Amino acid sequence: MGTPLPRDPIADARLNWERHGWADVAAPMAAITAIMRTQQILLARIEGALKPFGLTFARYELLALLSFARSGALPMNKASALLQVHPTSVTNAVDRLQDAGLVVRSRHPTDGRTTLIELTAEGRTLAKRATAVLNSEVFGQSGFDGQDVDQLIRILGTFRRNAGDFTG
Amino acid sequence: MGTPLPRDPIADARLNWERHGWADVAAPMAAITAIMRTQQILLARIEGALKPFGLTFARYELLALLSFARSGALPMNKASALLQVHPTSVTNAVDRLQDAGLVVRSRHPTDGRTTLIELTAEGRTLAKRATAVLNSEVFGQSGFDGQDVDQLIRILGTFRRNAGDFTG
DNA sequence: TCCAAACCCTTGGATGTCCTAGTATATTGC
DNA sequence: GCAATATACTAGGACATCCAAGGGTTTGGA
Repeated sequence: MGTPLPRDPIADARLNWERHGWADVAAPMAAITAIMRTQQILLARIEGALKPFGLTFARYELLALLSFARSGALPMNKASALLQVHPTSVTNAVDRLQDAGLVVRSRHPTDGRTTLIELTAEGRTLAKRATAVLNSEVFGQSGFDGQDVDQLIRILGTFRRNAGDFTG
Repeated sequence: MGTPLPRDPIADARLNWERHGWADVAAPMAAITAIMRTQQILLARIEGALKPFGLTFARYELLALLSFARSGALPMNKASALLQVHPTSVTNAVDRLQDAGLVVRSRHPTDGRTTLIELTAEGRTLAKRATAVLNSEVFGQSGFDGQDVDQLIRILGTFRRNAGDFTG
């Protein structure tokens, strides 16, 4: 977004919280704000890596999910549940992926309410190439050291479980 | 978005990565995906807490920032830099806050290019009340224990510094 | 002095997310 | 068997974010 700031704005916010008598929640406020900002940075990196493929992160996630399904097809409601996004967001992503020729909609054989999303050959190829780039340009250069990665997975895994994402 | 899943979808994605020969980046992939999902959960909680005030998180952040400025006013480009969002996002937020009577635009005394955003009395009051609710309903019940909060602040602080957010 | 480069904000366009219906299809219960 | 309820997807609307481009203001070098 521009030049680095001379001071950490989140650390400053934390000081402001402490000065205003909210010291008891200043630390979690800072942690949560840092998560919001980190997500923003990571999303920008991911979108940048995917741009050459004409993909956004939302569309890539759907492609990747389909590429791991044995049949290369999933019901939309299943995709919505696994990606943990609103059904309308899946509809939106499928519309665009279908326009790009990367997936096709098909009817469910036994349930007339359900629509299946199926990867095309082109979609499968693109998913593979996009994943390779993400792995090398983003995940392979995350900037987190090994121990911190483990800490994040543990801390955020507990959080997500407590938030009701999954029971396992 | 509905019922909890029987398995952690991010742990499954990690297994898929390992099975496909990308074991070297499977852990950071999982950590980054977990950050994306955690941000989504936290944002939903925050938006829920702010809804009764007619505020979104973006608008709240701007109100809070102004409330900590001594004069209660800031140039738009300064707000953009401190909140680390695009200038157009600030324009958008100010438009809506101004319509709601919570801030006003005014001309900079010496630089004709610059627009100042100033908190109204109503805006200052609302910021205070909204902060109280966020503190008690979100930050005070984050679900992170004290040590994990410290870990997050440390890990994400390092990340943000390396990403060029600040130099301090 | 004066014009080009830099800076500031806004408008318009593309995306994505959620919410609130609304339509169609399944399932359940009486 | 049929009506009531549940489920699946989509359409339309509100917001937020970014990028690209445009018009006004300042600054700085020739």
